[in-house]
Amino acid sequence: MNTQVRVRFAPSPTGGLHIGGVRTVLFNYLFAKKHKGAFVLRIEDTDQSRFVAGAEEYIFQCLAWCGLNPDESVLQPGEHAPYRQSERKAIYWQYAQQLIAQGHAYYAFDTPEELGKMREQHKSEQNPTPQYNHSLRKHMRNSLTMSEQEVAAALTNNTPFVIRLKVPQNKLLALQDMIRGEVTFDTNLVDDKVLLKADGMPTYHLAVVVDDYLMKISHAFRGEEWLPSAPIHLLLWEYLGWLDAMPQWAHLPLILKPDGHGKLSKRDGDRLGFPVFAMNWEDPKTKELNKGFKEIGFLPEAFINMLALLGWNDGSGQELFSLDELIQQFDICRVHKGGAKFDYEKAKWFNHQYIQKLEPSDLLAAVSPFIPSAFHGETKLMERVLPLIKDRLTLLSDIWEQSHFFFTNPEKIDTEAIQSKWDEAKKAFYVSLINAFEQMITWNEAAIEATFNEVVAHHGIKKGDVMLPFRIMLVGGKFGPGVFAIADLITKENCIKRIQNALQQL
RNA sequence: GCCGCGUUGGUCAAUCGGUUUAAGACGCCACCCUUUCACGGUGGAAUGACGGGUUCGACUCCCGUACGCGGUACCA
Repeated sequence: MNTQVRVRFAPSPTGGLHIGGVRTVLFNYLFAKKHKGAFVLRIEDTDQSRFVAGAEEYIFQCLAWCGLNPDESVLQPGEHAPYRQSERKAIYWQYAQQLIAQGHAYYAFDTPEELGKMREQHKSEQNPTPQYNHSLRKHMRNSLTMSEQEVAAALTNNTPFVIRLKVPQNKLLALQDMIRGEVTFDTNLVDDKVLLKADGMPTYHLAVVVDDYLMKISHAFRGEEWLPSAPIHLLLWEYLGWLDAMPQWAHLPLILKPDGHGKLSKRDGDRLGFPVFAMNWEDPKTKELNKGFKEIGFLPEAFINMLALLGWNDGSGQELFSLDELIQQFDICRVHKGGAKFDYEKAKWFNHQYIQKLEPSDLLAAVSPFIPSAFHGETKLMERVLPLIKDRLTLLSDIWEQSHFFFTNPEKIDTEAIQSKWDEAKKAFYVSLINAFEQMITWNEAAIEATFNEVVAHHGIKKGDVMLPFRIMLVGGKFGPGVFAIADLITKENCIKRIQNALQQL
């Protein structure tokens, strides 16, 4: 029995890190931390044909951004190194041999073409995808149907082969799932899965069992899509003689697309306009760029909080949790069975909440990557601007849209909105306003409004009629915080300049 | 096709057989606040797939049906 809690996340480095993956990491991480255990990151790179340059480094970067760093990994090897499966090739071979010796696995020499032919031949309406199973294996080229000599000869001739699991007949297998309870499978319905591929690499099935055992994994969490292959793993744990050490399983529900059904894919993100990867991912081959939550303006804490609540809650109604609170409250048994549709609106709400909670200095730091570099020197001004526009930020990247007019004169002003009610009286008002502003010694919000009021009174004009044009002159349109606060921050000179500018255009 | 897993409002969801006329949040709508737009506040519409059981009592347990999803690769 494993006494120490050890969990693992085992991504295959083939592309961007999907939010479903991040949530699996998160649940692993929370469980490990809650039980003072270890969180292991194992790289599942057994399919060389799918190798993607940079994908492994990218995964580490994503985890670091999320604040979910592993305790053991290729970067921080523990006593169970190596942590890359491609480097553990010899280990799998050894266990595959053991299985063969025990009669629980066999060599199969069928070529891909022969396999295709078999499937074609046995295909029917009742059985559209024939499986290499207990009955069909009798008709294939494998060490069960060949003589010992034939097998030996094939092996010495370097005939390509795979090693398959010999799945027993008429057995009922039961899996105790921490989320779903007991799940049972009939072995007659499971096929003789390939354990070791022709290139000598293990498939997921062999690798996951061997590594979970060797790395002393106590609890194994993975996506629901793995549930159908659980009987293979159960069989392997039994045949390898490790049943006592088998981890406790939990199959996590899927994250579904917001519209329709089915699991969320990066296509949905493109289609509906939101990211599905934690960080930007550019495919080195296709050069296709997929947006990440980080780059689109999410705070990692908000991102994590949002994911934690997708399929889990503590029953109290609380929605905002710090990482420490999540560790404290997390309970894998309270994870839902059913999949959850991803809701980008709710995700943004979380981000808005977290932005509001940020300390001014942290907000400034968080927002700076989204400010044009030409304005990076203006931190003093930005410090004064931030409190004014903070509550209008949903994404960190909203910053410039909400604040550019504090730093630079509006390029275009919405003259149309003014034009319809424009007349000589108003024009005269603004000319006086400029004069009055020029006389001002102390320039601050209250003083500006007082002066504004005086000129309004003098002209016998309605304040409401000149407020909106004033705003548009200063910021370019019908948006932004209080006009007098804006006038204050942009300085007297700029304020006057902008009014003059607008007057010329009207 | 077969196997597995699911199914409370548009979405996330509470309820673990009875203090529920089924919480709360997002979104939506209305109003208030705001001489802009947001934020905020108040209120509102909106939910147990269907059919059978079991039980004094079912959203909650069981069975069936429907629907959805996942799997069915020398991919993970």
